[in-house]
Amino acid sequence: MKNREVANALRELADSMELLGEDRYRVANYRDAATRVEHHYEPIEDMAAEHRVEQLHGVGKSIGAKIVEYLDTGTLAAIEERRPRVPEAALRLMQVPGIGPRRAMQFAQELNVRTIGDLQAALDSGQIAALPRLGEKIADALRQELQRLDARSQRLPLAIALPAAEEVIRQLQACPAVESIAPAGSIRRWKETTGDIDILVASTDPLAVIAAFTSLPLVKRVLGAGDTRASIVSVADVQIDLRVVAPEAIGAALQYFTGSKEHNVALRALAVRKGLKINEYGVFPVDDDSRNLGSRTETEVYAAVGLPWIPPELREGAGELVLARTGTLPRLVELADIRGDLHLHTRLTDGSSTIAEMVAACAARGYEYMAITDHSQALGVTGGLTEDELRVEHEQIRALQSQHPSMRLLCGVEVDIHIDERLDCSDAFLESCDVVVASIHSALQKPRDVQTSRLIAAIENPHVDAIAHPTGRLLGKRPGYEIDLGAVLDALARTGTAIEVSGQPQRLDLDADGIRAAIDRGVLLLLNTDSHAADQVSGLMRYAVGTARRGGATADSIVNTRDLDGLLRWLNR
DNA sequence: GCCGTTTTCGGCCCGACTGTTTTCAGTCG
Repeated sequence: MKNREVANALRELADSMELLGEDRYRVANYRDAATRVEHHYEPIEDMAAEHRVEQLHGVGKSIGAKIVEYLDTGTLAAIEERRPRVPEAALRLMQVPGIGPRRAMQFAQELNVRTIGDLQAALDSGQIAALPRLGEKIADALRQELQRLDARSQRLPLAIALPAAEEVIRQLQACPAVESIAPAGSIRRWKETTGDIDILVASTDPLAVIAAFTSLPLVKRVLGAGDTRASIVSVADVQIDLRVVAPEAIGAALQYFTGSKEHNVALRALAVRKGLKINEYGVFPVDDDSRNLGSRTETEVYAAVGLPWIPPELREGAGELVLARTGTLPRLVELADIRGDLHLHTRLTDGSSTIAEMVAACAARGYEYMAITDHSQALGVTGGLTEDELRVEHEQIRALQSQHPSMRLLCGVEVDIHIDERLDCSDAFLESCDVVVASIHSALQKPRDVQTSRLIAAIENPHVDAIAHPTGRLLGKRPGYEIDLGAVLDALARTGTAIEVSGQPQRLDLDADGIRAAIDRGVLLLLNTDSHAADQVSGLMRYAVGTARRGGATADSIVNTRDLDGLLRWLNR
């Protein structure tokens, strides 16, 4: 799978072109194509072999040929021919916030800055501040950015960003000038990681809101503050951007600041074709800024260009406007549709709560069913259980059933898939389980065909109900083992086995792109929390639901939206 | 360089903020 490598090559070309001052639309196009390639679930080399890289939106003849060229030769002539004119250091300097293409070239060429260390030295010696149109304040800002470069380069997992945004919102609600307040940006789209936190406020007194925001206790540093927006760095080194708009424009602002950029570009292009202009204040005829055709709600904004409201999770510029226009937007699954959780651990393995505590947490949430699925014995580090120990656990679970007449307690296991494709439990034992989720926890570095065969072997075992965290990725830590997702999905579809969407904050696995591919092939999804403590049961499911919604999942495509009878029919298929 | 519900050319989001200037360039989202 060379998607990321190809994407990086396209990005390097885009950066080089930008440094050389080439056409900005071409530059944007290379970046867009890089993102599409990176996020596509199929190996780009397979698509290239079958001459269909141009199926990707944003990839045409020229970029398509460059992708093939890179795969064949390991480089791009377009990069090589620019290399003599593009200082290596300038490419690196552009990664520093506050340094764009102009300053990067200026520092590299005029000050001979080669490294981040050189940049630090040039700042300290006053060389930067002495350049035309620069000064002490810009030098200071760059100095501060250098200090937090490492912290910033890591994107924030959603499960950290969202609670942080919710905390800021809770605190700001105490400010009387705040009429309404909501998260916007990638958090509202439930993107798995986020660069910074966007919060939107409706108010008739923006200065009071900005003042309240910039003086919150969690503020470490104010990056900027104007009449309508302010940016701060929190004590946790997270950048938080706040924007304030008039209450009558909150719909337009919410639409604008939720993005994505790609969605908004496409929406604007559609508006222009209808003789309209969209900005954060509303929808206007191109020749008449005084006639606002929609701004109070997002629904008004979309209606003004002839579209139904589009859920934020779908706003990625990946064809959602076509679905909206043709009235074929999916009715996305909602948190309330989820009737149970089939992947839960207890302190008998690596969890921290008792069986009774986990059961009580599910009951408190109003679930119709739940399954305890502790680890099988192979997973030593988690205190995995032998079949005899699992049987004892199952007896303990069944003993609790009478206390919960409205919730069915199911007995299960998370069975490990060995490197030789064997499962860690006997078929006889697996048959005695109500629920079996299978997963890979070992030999993560084995090649793609090995991992794919392991998963397919597990899928073809008639007792396995679902594959848990199918790619094994940990956000910000490791990319996951490589699999041929298409082949795995085909096996799942053939056997009626489900694929998990894990709400574990570091996993969110399967991801949205994979979910889309799964739904296309008719594969059932199973949304679980993989909770290891009772207090995770209620809070983590929303991340699984948000991820599924980004993948376009409806309740129909998810097995644990079914009632108990429907679920049992599937388990006994 | 790519795209298309006005398609084979013309358009591609555009406003806020900052610093350094006195009218604007650079960066960002």
